[in-house]
Amino acid sequence: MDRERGIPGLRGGAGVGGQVSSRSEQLLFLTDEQLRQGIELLFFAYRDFTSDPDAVLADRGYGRAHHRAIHFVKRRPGITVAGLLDILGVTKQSLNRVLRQLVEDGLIVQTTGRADRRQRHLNLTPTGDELERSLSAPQRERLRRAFSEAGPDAVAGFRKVLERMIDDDGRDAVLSLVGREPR
Amino acid sequence: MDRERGIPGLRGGAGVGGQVSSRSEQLLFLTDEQLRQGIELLFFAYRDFTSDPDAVLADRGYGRAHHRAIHFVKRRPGITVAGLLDILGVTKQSLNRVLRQLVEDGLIVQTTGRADRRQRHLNLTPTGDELERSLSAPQRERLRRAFSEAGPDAVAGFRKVLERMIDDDGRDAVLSLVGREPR
DNA sequence: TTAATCAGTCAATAAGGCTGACGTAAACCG
DNA sequence: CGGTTTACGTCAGCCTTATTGACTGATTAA
Repeated sequence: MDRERGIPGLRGGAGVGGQVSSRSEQLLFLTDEQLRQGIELLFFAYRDFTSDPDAVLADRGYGRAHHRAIHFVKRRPGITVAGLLDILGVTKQSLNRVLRQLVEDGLIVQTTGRADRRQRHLNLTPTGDELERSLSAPQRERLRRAFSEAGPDAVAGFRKVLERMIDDDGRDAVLSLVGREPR
Repeated sequence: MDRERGIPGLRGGAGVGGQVSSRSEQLLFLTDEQLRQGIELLFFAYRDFTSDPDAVLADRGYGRAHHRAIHFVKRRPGITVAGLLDILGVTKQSLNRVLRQLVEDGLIVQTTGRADRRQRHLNLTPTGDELERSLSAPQRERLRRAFSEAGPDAVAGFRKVLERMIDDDGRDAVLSLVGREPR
């Protein structure tokens, strides 16, 4: 399952060239054209970024929904179904179908909550952990290369912009989850 | 609502000691935890980013597929169907369904190629251009705010990392399309 | 005891991908 | 010229992931 590479027949656009950081050029920096470039860069980078695990998933008959569930169960071991629902922002019917498969396939275990027995706490089995690793490995490798080629300052900027792109009213929660200090 | 921290004190980008970007610090910078934070930041930022136009689209009974088609027709006026197919990386059946709707609804016009009469050149009508603007406006506004809050250097880093995340064998084509100078 | 919450399920619907098979017009080429 | 390839369009069928709405069962909270 992969997307075609390359865009044949497209000649270069009017390049804008180097990086700008002088005071007077700050305004110029935010032209519609600059913003549009950002939009497209995001589109293509994210597309390639998500194509990595898709191949792994396809082999096992899973989709991105499974990936997301596995990722956040790995990230927050013992998370409840409602908690996962909250993070993923999908309906419980959608999540449930995915979860059921993963439980049946022995990748996730559900344990009844001790304090609140209505809850089901989710955890990865060793097999689930293994799949998680094989899903995230290519993404981590892609990021590792991009980060190391771009350099630490670029990475700091990358994160800073991404953080500011998140909805105001969800940012702190996300940053806590991610493990960054909310401002 | 709060748990493990990331690696503390890593806010400024280059680690504890100022602007150094020595080899040893670069390695420290790229722990699995750091990479995982990057993965999640991307996930959440992109999710919010794409949620903007979704509301606009839903009103008109369109989906993201329509958005992508409109975006790239706007970007490359007169693009052929095959060219669009290449950029989007979908099958022609998928694209065609979307394109047919947009043509029927008067947002896109197809004109037979003059040099090659097999080709159909795609262009936005004024109505189509209007929709494109209302789709991209919230995204541009989100980016504009994020960029201006993060500052020019952060933006430069943001773009640098995104560029390096794109597949090697598609990067130059993408950067040409986007309007950046391929390195 | 009653109400609210958490989890799970059934059913129907939709968007948007996919493959495969065809058809037509036009261009390319030996 | 005639055969092959290209560009576009379309029919039919399938799959995954998402939606809404209605409902059950267990458990907790008021």
